[in-house]
Amino acid sequence: MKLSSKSRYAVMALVDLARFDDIYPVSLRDISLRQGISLDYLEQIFSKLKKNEIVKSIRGTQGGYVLNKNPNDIKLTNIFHAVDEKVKTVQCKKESKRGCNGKATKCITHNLWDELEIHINTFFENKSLEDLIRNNKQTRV
Amino acid sequence: MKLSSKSRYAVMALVDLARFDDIYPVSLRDISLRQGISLDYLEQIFSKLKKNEIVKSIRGTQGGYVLNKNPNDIKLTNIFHAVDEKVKTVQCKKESKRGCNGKATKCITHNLWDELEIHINTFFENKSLEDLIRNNKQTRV
DNA sequence: TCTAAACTTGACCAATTTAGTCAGGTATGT
DNA sequence: ACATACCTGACTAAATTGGTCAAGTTTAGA
Repeated sequence: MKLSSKSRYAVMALVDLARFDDIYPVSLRDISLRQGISLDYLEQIFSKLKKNEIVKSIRGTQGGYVLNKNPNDIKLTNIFHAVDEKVKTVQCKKESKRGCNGKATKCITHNLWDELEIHINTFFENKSLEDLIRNNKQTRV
Repeated sequence: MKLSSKSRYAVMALVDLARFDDIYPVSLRDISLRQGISLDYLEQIFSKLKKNEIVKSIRGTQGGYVLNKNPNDIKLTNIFHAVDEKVKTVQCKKESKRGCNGKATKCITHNLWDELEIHINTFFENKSLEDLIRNNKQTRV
């Protein structure tokens, strides 16, 4: 199981952005340079973040992006949801009528995978952008 | 982030096997039928489980596979390790000399991803096959 | 008003990974 | 001997990933 780079980049970019958020809009170009992420790719990512109302855009010269919420209200869940990162441990959920594998009952380990999903999602739900900025400021010398 | 079907199948198969383990060797054919997993695929998976000494094989007629350890000593970690499932949240670990992204320092969210990996791996380390069998017996009516 | 900075959108693509299949074996209990 | 079951490696179609590329639109500032 691995995290997509899209999700990783989204979080990195938002942490970067959040550090300057109070001062002025941050351009993707700057984030691209500072974080070493392709500009074109960042554009795709921020388009999604905007649709999900995590950031606002300001067009034109001196424009850029700004957070649309308090960093404390932006959880990892929200970010991941925005860029379509999903925690998938089972294939068998959607076929609700039948059980898993086309059998009549739930597959033998179904509960386990549910538990695992909850375990991971809990982590995402409890972690906010605020936490990450604080952490980052702490580790800067 | 999703779990590979290989890992899921490995766990399903081992739980299935564990239920009959005391009585007689379980053939992959039976597991295949009961769990709806392709026989050829199961063979690949069990080859790895055997190399990692999680199961033993008994060849010939009436042969099959048997657990090689106490179910309590087989953790999810062991199973996943055997089938090459890895929890990867960062690309940046291997390049140890430089930091991430070819920068001099760790990427801004490095600690976060480490935390996440640990969070997930902890779950895997604490869950044994024994737990799953017990659970499964409980849910059988 | 002109221009450059910055956002916006959508098509496209190469490489990798996944989730297997297929085709041959070899060992052994009856 | 023969059927059952393990064993091994090559192969592959489809999906996903991790982007690039091209062609815009908007707006601040000179």
